[in-house]
This record gives sequence, C-alpha cells and structure tokens, in this order.
Amino acid sequence: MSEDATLSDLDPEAVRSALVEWYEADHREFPWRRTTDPYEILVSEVMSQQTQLDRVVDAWAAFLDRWPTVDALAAADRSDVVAFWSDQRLGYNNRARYLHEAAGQVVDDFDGEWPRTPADLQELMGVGPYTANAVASFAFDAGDAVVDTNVKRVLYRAFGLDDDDTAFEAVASELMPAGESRVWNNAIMELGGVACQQRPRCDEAGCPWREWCHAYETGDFTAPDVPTQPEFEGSRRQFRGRVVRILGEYDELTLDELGPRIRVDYAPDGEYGREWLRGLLSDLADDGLIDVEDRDGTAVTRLRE
DNA sequence: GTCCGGTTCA
DNA sequence: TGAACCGGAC
Repeated sequence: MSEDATLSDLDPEAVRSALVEWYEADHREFPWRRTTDPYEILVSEVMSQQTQLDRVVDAWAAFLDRWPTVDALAAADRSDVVAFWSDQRLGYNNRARYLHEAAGQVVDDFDGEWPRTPADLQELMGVGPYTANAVASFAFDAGDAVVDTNVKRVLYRAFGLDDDDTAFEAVASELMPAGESRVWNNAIMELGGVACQQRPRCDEAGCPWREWCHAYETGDFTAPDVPTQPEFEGSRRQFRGRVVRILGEYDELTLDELGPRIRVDYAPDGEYGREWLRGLLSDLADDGLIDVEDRDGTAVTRLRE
C-alpha cells in the first residue's frame, strides 16, 4: 500500500498534533530526555539499543560519571571502557569499543565539533541510520523521522502499511512535522513503548490515534515483530485464563473489544476471529464462569455474577 | 531453550 | 543478504 492511498483521507495536522499533545501531556521521564548534549545522547542511545530502559538509567549515569565528556572517553583506555561495559552487563561488548572509537573520531576527525546531520553522524563507528537520527533529533532537533521496530509496529498497525522498509521510511518522514524531530521522535517512540506494544494497550494508554487507527478499527493487531502464532502450547487453556482476567478488568466487552486483548493476531473474520472466540466463550459459559448476551446483533460478554 | 535488537563485516 | 554480537525476559 502506498503512503498516498494510506494517508490521503487523513488530516495530517490532526494526526500530528494529537500525538504531540498526548506526549506532552504525560510521558515517562528518563534522564537523557533532560539533556541535549550529543555525547550524553549518544551514550544513552547505544545503551538503549540492547538493554531495557530502566536498566540503562543506572548504567548511563555511571558511565557519564566515569567519562563525563567526549574528550574524557576518547582519552580513556579501550580496555577500561570494555571492562566497564561488561561489569554493567550491557551485552555486546563490541559496542563499548565502537563508542570509544566514535569518541576518538569526534575529537580527531571532527576537531571536537560534533556532526549535526544524520548523514555526518553515520560516519561515527557504531552509528547507523537509527542512532544517527536519534542523536540528530535529541541533541540538535535536526533529525529525520526515526524508524526503529517500535515505529514500524505503530505505522504498520495505524496505517495498514506493508512490512516494507521503504514504505515505513516514506510514511514516517511524511508524517513528521518539519523541523520538530526532537518532540516528534520522542512522541512516536513513546507511543510504541507504552501504548502500541506487541500487546496493544490502546485504551489503557489513551492512544491518541484510535480514531484513525486501522488496527483499532479492524481488531487486527498483527505487526512485523509480533509472532503470528503465539504460544502454541496449552493454547486453549491459556486463552480461557486470559478471557477471565480481562473481563475482570472491564464491566463488559463485545467480541471485537475482547478479541485483541486475548491475542494480538485476533482478526474478526480471520482464523482467530469471532468464530474462534465464540467457541472459547461458550465453553466458559458452560462452565458457569461468564455470560454471553446478544444485544442488537452484537455479542456482549461479562463475568457471571 | 527461544526470541529480541541496531550495527558491522564478509 | 545474513551471521554474529550479548544478556534478559518469558
């Protein structure tokens, strides 16, 4: 699907401002979101690629405590940097080496003057397209749209794109408000991080794109990085448990509201759709756990009193 | 035991 | 294009 066909019937300004306002109203606080120092940003990005964000917080602070500036890192012994990385259990020890080497490049090749554009930043060792855009955005507010797996998942679901990197790139940059890469890339990655996760939390997180979202409309929350056949083992029992747990959190739900919360590949008319869900629910009803009621042709279910 | 991730290198 | 890197979550 091309971006024109996908986005033509949307008001891009409304889509943009909805996301930015959602982000600005409330988001997770990470210490690296309070700095625009490119060195500090680069360290946080390299760490974040491989490690859960809450673990990065401590490692990032410790790293900057030990090597507070790019000059300090460039002057350090490589072995000390690698040893630190290993001690912090950051994985991929090569990245410590890359980071050290990148610091040397900034000092020597760029005379201590940080490259500011994604293209120039990519000359640094260990800095690929993702990291270059992240640093350009968060340090200099001069990046292009970031496309990582979170962003792909968001775009794939919201706009029904194909799983195709060219399409993701095109839509991502068309969507990004010009010159606002800092807030935009923070916002769209926050959306992927707290709302549009592998298991979607559209309502819980108050996703600002629900009114436009293709997946929210169809109930099909598949995504490139989401396994299409979750948990083959114990499937039925596992899904019965999920139904009861989810219904405990809600008063009542229609099939299409419940389905996506049970399994991310729920699609109303798909293999795991209304038919499949009805079968599951009738077993649970037979066991006296839930009630299923037809209301104006729509099945509604709730826990039995 | 399997999967995840951005980059380098062959 | 795909293997390799590494530790944690599940």
